[in-house]
Amino acid sequence: MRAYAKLREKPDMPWSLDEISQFLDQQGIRPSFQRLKIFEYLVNERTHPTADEIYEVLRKDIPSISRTTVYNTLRLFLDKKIIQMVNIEKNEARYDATLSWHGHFKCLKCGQVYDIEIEELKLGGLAGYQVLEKHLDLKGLCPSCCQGK
Amino acid sequence: MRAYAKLREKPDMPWSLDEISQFLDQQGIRPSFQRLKIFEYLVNERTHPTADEIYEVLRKDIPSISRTTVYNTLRLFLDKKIIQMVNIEKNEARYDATLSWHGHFKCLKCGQVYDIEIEELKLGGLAGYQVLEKHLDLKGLCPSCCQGK
DNA sequence: TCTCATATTTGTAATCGTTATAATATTAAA
DNA sequence: TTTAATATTATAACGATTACAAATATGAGA
Repeated sequence: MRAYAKLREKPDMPWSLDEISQFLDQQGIRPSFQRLKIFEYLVNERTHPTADEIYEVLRKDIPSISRTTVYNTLRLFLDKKIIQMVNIEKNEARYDATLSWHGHFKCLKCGQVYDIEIEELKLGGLAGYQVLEKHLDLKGLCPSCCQGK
Repeated sequence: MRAYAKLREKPDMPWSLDEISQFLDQQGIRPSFQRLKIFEYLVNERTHPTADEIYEVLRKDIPSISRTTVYNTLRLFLDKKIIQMVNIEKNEARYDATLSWHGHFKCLKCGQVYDIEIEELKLGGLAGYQVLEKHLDLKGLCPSCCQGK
């Protein structure tokens, strides 16, 4: 996984459309308007949205956009390995433009998905296995939802 | 999570139907034949089967069994917290009668799901969160499928 | 044992997220 | 400009799961 965000001058600033366009080009993805906007949403919001959430948000800007385009584009981004899929919840694929190794926490009350920092992970008995993907998914109550529980 | 297996005299021996019957009773689950056989399959095979795999296997013994019964029973077992759901693969819920903390590895070639020992896990920034569930899911190639790759 | 209430099982239809398909529109190349 | 390749769109199809309602089995009390 490439932590491409770190190559940027100001990693925490929102990506401009120009920057996204260049980036997609570099990755061999033709930067159509729909693709730009979908990547923009993922990389600048970082809320781990579902395909349908992306569709509903982008519909305001691009009334003609179709669900299929969103799904197609997300699959393209996955194939090109510039985003990852988050399967913390059954029957609800989410998408994440952060590729560096981190975990996810889903609040069972408010439904929000948070990034979790993994300081150390030691696994046993993996000799002979070739690990290509790692996912750490937590569920529970987030700080705001714990309040006065 | 109760590691009930460890309470047994010989933890590695297969569970008898009598023993399963007693166990379900203790958990407030009436031990019908279908429930006995579904739990028997989960606890003695430990292959992390899907609902459909359980259905297809049990159909040989119980030709009248329906998919709905398998789904209902698995949901009951989940509610009573005597099994856990494994969502390592999208659109493919698997079920596991081992409740002690461990990870899962799915081989992308043969499809088998293995248990992985977690020696240490240290997370950061979880202050204020109440963690109720943890899942560690890996994908890659298992030793047999790596051979002479 | 019989009866009744309750729990369980079953088959079918419905649901929901996602994918397949095919027509249309857009872009790039000749 | 013409043509070919690519991208987008709407619709239909798919597959895993759930909802529903009827049928069956079970257990407690008379």
